[in-house]
Amino acid sequence: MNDLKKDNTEEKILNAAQNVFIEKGMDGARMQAIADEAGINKALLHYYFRTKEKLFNAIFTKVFSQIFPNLMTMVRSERPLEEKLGMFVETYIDLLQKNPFLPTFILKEMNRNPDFLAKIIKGSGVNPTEVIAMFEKEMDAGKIRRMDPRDILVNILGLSIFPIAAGPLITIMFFENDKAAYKAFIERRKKTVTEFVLNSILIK
Amino acid sequence: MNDLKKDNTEEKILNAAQNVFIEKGMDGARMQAIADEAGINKALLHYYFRTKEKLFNAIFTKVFSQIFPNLMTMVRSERPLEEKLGMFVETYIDLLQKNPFLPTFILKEMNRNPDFLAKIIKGSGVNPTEVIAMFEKEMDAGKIRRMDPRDILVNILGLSIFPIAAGPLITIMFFENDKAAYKAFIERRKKTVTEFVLNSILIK
DNA sequence: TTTTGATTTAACCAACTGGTCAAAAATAAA
DNA sequence: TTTATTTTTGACCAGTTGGTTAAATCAAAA
Repeated sequence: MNDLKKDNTEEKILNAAQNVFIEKGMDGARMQAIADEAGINKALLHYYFRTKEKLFNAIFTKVFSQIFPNLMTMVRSERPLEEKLGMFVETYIDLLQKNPFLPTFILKEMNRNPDFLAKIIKGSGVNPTEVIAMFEKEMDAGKIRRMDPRDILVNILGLSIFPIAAGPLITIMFFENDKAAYKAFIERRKKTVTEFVLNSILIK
Repeated sequence: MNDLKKDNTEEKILNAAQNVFIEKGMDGARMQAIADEAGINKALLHYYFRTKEKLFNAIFTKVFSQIFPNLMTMVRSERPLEEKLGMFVETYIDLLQKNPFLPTFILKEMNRNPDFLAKIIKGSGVNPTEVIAMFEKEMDAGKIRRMDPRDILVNILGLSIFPIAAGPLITIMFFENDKAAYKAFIERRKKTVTEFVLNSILIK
């Protein structure tokens, strides 16, 4: 068995599947479309990943675990809160801007199959304790006002994710379908979201 | 033609279709499932709405135009900003809590077919000018800090919608899959989201 | 009662979809 | 080279899906 060729085909499949699944979702994706995008035969697709479900699970797990841990490392840094938040928001919005279908994909599929989501989360060892502890430390230090740290995290995520997920709506309602204007709007939010959050939680 | 019977069947279909489409989305929904839920024959379903697409468009239009205008009336009231915002957030989160699949449904489908979304928005005459004008008036009056009013609106929507759309994730990560705890969390947010926003935009 | 038109149904169909299989091609081992 | 193993392919299949049709049922008008 040629490892190089095998790895190559498998990688081509994973890339193709990721593209198709993220855009169309589990129900909308077609095995034939994935095979086409990978430039291979449909039978070969089934040779590598026996079923659509197995392939989908592989992709969902991959995508999901690519996003969260990377951002955790940022939280762990020793920078002041303002900087950490700024970096997080900027990196995150940037990532989503480059993958505009990612938010709806994850949101839709986590609602379609919450059990599988639970399995992944438990398996990946990702838990938000660290982030929560960080916010609590800042509260103890009197730097930010007292509130449920979970609200802070959810708020940051909502402020970053929603504007991308609702991109088409915003583009039409606010910018008369001018995509460049929408893009600039999102670009600005890399700064304004941080300001908005800090303005709300910081004690002056 | 018996109007009563016709209306009744059509209404049964619309209700059933709304349930199925909102939960499964366009791709995941099955005409047979809709017929079953409506308690009728599949042929009858096609008799009332010739194609799946026509039925879906009817539902999407209906759902979409049910949500936005209702909330506009709230904005038009002469109450102070704090009250208006409080009412809006509370009503909106409450609506979403009762229809947890609504956010992902609309987000997913608006991304699947942005052209149709544009058509609906143009048709419904809904535009956010009024809300933007309202925020600008408050800025002129020195009540809230100067910023892009579109950001304020998007932020409020994101803070309200995202926690419902990401319900499964939050339930697992923050509440060890305890649905009641998640529900209480969302309940609390009816107040805390308003506080969070006011804290950020109000000039003290 | 008969007739007319709308409503409802069971049976059916063609296209699509995920998945299989046996054989061919390519690669590695002997 | 020959043999064994893995990778790739084209043809195929069974189940599903959206949609059709002709006939049956029903309600109201004549």
